[in-house]
This record gives sequence, C-alpha cells and structure tokens, in this order.
Amino acid sequence: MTDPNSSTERKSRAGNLADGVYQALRRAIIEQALAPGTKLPEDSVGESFGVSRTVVRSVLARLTVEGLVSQRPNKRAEVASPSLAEARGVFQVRRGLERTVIESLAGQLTPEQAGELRAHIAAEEQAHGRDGPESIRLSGDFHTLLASMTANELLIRYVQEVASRCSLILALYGRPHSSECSVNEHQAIIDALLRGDEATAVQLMDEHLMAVATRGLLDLKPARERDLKELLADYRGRLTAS
Amino acid sequence: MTDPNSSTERKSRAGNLADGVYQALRRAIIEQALAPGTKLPEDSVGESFGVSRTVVRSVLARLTVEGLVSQRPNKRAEVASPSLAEARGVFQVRRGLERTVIESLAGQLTPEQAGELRAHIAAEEQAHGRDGPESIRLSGDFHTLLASMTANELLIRYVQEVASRCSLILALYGRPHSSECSVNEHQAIIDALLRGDEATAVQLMDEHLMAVATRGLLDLKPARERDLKELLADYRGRLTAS
DNA sequence: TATTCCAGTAGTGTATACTCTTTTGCGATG
DNA sequence: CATCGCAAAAGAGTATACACTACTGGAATA
Repeated sequence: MTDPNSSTERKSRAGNLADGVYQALRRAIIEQALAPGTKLPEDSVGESFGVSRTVVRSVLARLTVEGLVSQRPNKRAEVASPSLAEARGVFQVRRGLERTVIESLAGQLTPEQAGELRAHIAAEEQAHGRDGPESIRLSGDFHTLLASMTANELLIRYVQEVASRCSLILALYGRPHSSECSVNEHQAIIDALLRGDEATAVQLMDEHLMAVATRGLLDLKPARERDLKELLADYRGRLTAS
Repeated sequence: MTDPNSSTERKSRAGNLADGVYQALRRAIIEQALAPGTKLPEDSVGESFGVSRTVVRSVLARLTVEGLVSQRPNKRAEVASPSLAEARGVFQVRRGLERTVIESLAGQLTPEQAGELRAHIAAEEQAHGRDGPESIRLSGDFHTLLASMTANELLIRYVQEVASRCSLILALYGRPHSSECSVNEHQAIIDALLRGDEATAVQLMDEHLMAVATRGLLDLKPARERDLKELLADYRGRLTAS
C-alpha cells in the first residue's frame, strides 16, 4: 500500500475505493475546482487520493462516459471542455429528458415529496447570496431531486448525467453567477406540478432550461493555473460526503 | 501474453483491445447468444478472447453502465435481466429520447440521408423472413441510424443505449419474432419525416414504440444452458466486425 | 539563428501477482 | 437423512511490473 491511511479517510470495510474517488473527483469537476482542460494523469490523481492507477483508471473511464472527462488513446485524460455545439446538444437532450420527468410526475407527487421539494427550494434561497460551489450544486440538485422522484432508474441516471455536464458547460461558457437567478423558476415549476397542471409544468420547465442555456453564452474564463494536487487536496478525506 | 494471436484476430496495430472485446460481447448479448442471467466471470471471458482480466474488467464496467450487464460488489458479473418495472422505465425514457430525435430531424433530412434510410428499410424487408440475430439487430439499427443523423453525440449515445437495453428486454419478455412486424411503421415514420410533418412523425414514433413495448409482454424463455466459451467462440475473431 | 533528429522522460495499455470475499462441496454430527 | 460447519476453490478488488507510445528538450547540423 502506498499510503496506509491519510487523515480522515476510513470507510468501515472498504469495498470499492473507486466509488469514493469517483465521487470526489466528480464533485471537484462540477464545483469547478478543476477547470476544464486540466490534465488528469493517472499517477498524479492516484497519489492525490492514495490509490493505485488501477482505481483511477476505472474512475476516469466512468467520468469519460459521463462526459466530464475526455480521454484519447495514449493521451492524458483531462477535464472535458465541451464545444458550444456539444453544449447545445446536451441542453437539447436535457430538455427532452426533463420533459419526461415532468410528464411522469405531474399530479403524482406525494405530500412528503412536495415537502422535500419545498425544503430544497428553501435551501436554494438560503445559499442565494454566496456564490460558492454550494450554490452551483444546489441549483443542479433541484433537477436530480425531481428526477429521483420518478423512481425510474435510467431516467434518474440520465438526468444526473446531463445536469453534471451542464454544470461543466456553464463553468466554461456561463457568466459567473448565472445559476442563482432561477430559484423562482424552480418554485413555479413545482407549483404547477402540485396543481397537476402537466401542460404548464412542461412548458415552464422547458422555458427554464432554455433560460439557463441562454443565460450562459459569454465569458471565456481566465482559469488560473494551480497545482493539481493542491486543488485535489480538499477533496480527499471526505470520500463519502453528501 | 497468454495467447499471442489466435485465428483471425489481427487489428493492424492494436490500440485498445478493450474496444474489440466490448463490441463482441455487446453483440453477443444483444443478439441473444448470451441469455440474460448468464454469468460472466472475468477470467473465463478473458480466456475466451485471449485477453487479461484487466481488459475484461473495463469492458464489463462499460456494459454495466449501459445496463447490459449487472455487477454487484464481489459477485460475478452477469448478463442483466431487467425487471418488468425497469423495462417500463427504459421504454418511457426511450419515447422521450426518440421524440427529441424526431423533433430535431423533421424537415431537416438531406436527400442522401433519405436514401440511407430507404436503403435500411429495404434491408429490413430483406431480412424479414429469417428470424436470425440479423433481423433483431436491423430493427434496432433503424433507430440508431435515425439518431445518428441528428449529429448530436449525446443523443446518439443515449438512443444506442436504450435501443440495446430494449433488445435485451425483448429477449427476456418478448415473443420470439416480435421485432419483425414493425417495418411498415418505420416506413411511415420516415415518410412523415421527409414531408416535414413533425407532429405526425412524433406521434407515429411514439405509437411505434408503444407498440413495440406492448408487443413484448409474455414468454419467459426456456433459455438452454450451454458452455460460456462455446457461446463466445463465434464472437472472438471478428473484433472489428460491422 | 533556425531546424531536424534523437535520446530521455512521462504516461498510457496490458498482464500478472497478491489479498480478501464469496461460493461450493464434503464430511461430521444431530 | 438432513444440516451445519469448515476448508478448499473460485472469483473479485487492488497494486504493481513491464512494454509500448508520445512528448520534451537539447545537441548537431544547415
């Protein structure tokens, strides 16, 4: 073992290290700690988390499938930087997917689920001021929370995936805090949903996503260069974090 | 190397063995050479293709993501056997996805693309009689062909994925040759598409998918037991096949 | 000085070795 | 005869070793 146990990482009986590293790396990318284009050599990432290349390799493969990392044969993996064309494609798919979510949820929500949604919105409002990674994540989580209520495994996975990709896209092309302004829109959507007004809900969601897409379109990012290990330092340790 | 070169496998300069094995295994599953529930131990599969567990591992991971294989920690991987609930979920997602495909294609097809589609339909009619794996595959390929014309990478991937899953599902729950009867439906869809009649095309596609879904609902499959390596024998060799 | 070539280095692709978990088969025991 | 337990075998999780590819920088050359 390269590094028996460092700081706070202690996952009862390890089963798969991969999952932990996956979560951490994924968050690091989505929360924009790792800018698009950042190189991710297998060894370096492995050292950062204290695992071998084998593990990192599988994680990178997974993230590649999800479009957060791009990998070409014999080349170092890097944080993906989707083109504008790809970005448009992702948003188009997302609209279709979330339409499906709405359709299967309209008028079907239990009171508990309604409560969960309201609580989430409250949290979003709370984090409204701060522009930290928190706010970015919460905004995306609204959509995955909604999706998770469909109990449709595949739909959930797909929505998660497009939501992740969108975070990355907004990081690349979006204005600094473009995500914040959508809290009311979220609110309006669940209102329609709870009324059972499917048509309106579908339309609101569609408009919301269009708005999010068009809100992000400028800003090329200066993207300060920092050391990879330093950037990842915050993400080891909490391997099972939220 | 365990097995330097066996029979016809010669991929110029190998780059990634994984891709070849992936294609082969995927086809084996989709064409129902490997029945749902078939165990896929890493070593055995590796021996079948003359590659190491490392490679097989990555392939299985990939197929797991795509829902063709299911893997639980410390358990042997096996060909997935989705539940009816999951099956329904897949079809629901598929409908949403293909709706998006139609929407972005209506009235946008070039003459060449139209020709390609017609050619495909012709091939489907040709294979109509034989119930071989050929027919199963062609039927699914219609949808992926259509998707590929959107030039939306993500949409293409998702459609491919759901189409694969659906093949598996029909293998599990469908009647023997349920896929054949849909050639006319395919025809009607591209007709509407070429006319630029988006609304009709969307509706036809939706009905088509509903029909495919409901056509498959009975038959639990006897599933003859055969030796894994024997089953896979046909699939090695042609690592870059169509 | 600019350019080409080559060696050294960094990094991926693949195989294999080792450890730990799960399964399996068989003998002891009720 | 059933079943419980345990040891051997099978298999997954992980690390590492080695081979091959791609990048880098500098020396030799024009």
